[in-house]
Amino acid sequence: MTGKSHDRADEGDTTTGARLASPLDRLLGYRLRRASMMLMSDIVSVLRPFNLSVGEASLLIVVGANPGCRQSDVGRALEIKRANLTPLVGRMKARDLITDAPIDGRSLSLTLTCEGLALQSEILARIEASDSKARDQLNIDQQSLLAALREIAP
Amino acid sequence: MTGKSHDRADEGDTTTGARLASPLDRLLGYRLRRASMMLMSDIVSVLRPFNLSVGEASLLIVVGANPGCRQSDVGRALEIKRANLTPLVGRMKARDLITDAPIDGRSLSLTLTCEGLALQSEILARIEASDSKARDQLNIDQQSLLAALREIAP
DNA sequence: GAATTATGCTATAAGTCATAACAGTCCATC
DNA sequence: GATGGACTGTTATGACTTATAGCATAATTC
Repeated sequence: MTGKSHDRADEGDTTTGARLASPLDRLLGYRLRRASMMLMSDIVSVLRPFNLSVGEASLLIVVGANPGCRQSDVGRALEIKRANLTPLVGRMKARDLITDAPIDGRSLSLTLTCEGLALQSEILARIEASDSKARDQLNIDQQSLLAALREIAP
Repeated sequence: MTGKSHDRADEGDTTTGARLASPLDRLLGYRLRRASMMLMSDIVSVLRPFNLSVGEASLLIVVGANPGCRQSDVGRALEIKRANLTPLVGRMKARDLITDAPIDGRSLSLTLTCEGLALQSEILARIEASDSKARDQLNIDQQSLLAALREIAP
């Protein structure tokens, strides 16, 4: 046999190969997607040591900013469907980061535990730091950029 | 039993519920992701009648702009891993939209068929139209916006 | 010519997201 | 105060995307 274990030189290096023409490069949607994926992968790295997914972190952050909020409202705010929110909340409860209490017979109110609040502050600070770093490297007015993006997706 | 079949009033309306505070709204990464998802869902709608996924359409567009290009270069250009590109190309070959030919013993060259070229022009035009529509509704200089996004993700 | 690298392929696993259906609860209206 | 409709949470499931590991072959480099 030739190589035995790792491929090791799989993708990852952008060194080799011809540069191809791509009509996609001129599209706002494509550039948004690439830029989004770039920042998002930074956030994934920030979150990995805490064993949190992006969805879980979003949940912690929104619940932390809205103690006692309804689970259904969190779902709407984050555009996460009820069916997918349930296991997300379940995992955070299992880690004692979130507690829930019934509001009425059907609605649940969510609140961070002490531990959850500490974690939320920690990751929010790191995420904001990572985000600022990306924003500061742009030579465009950050406020008008954010406003423009808000026009696309309110 | 009460309701029998459709939930019908599941998510989809943003009417009800309290508006929650979200620290995420100030993050560039989060706004980029939302804006990206918004435009991307338009593109998915454009592509649905043609029975094409976003990945498949990207493949057609890049191969159409680079007849005879190497499959490996396409993968790098679109940041699609080899292992995932294979079935993508396979489906396009099965629909007679793409043909391949060996360059050397390992590399493949990809080219659109007549039918593939016609389809590529069609969807590229529609995607560009949808993209322009989104861009024109922004009150920010489109060129500096694209340049800024390119700074984030070259 | 031997080791390394490149390319394509297969199989598989993980993660995200959407849909359907169900059960319990609230509410408005009659 | 009963009843039908709407809201909420839950479960189960399937589709789709992406990542990883390994294999086979061919090119490259020394």
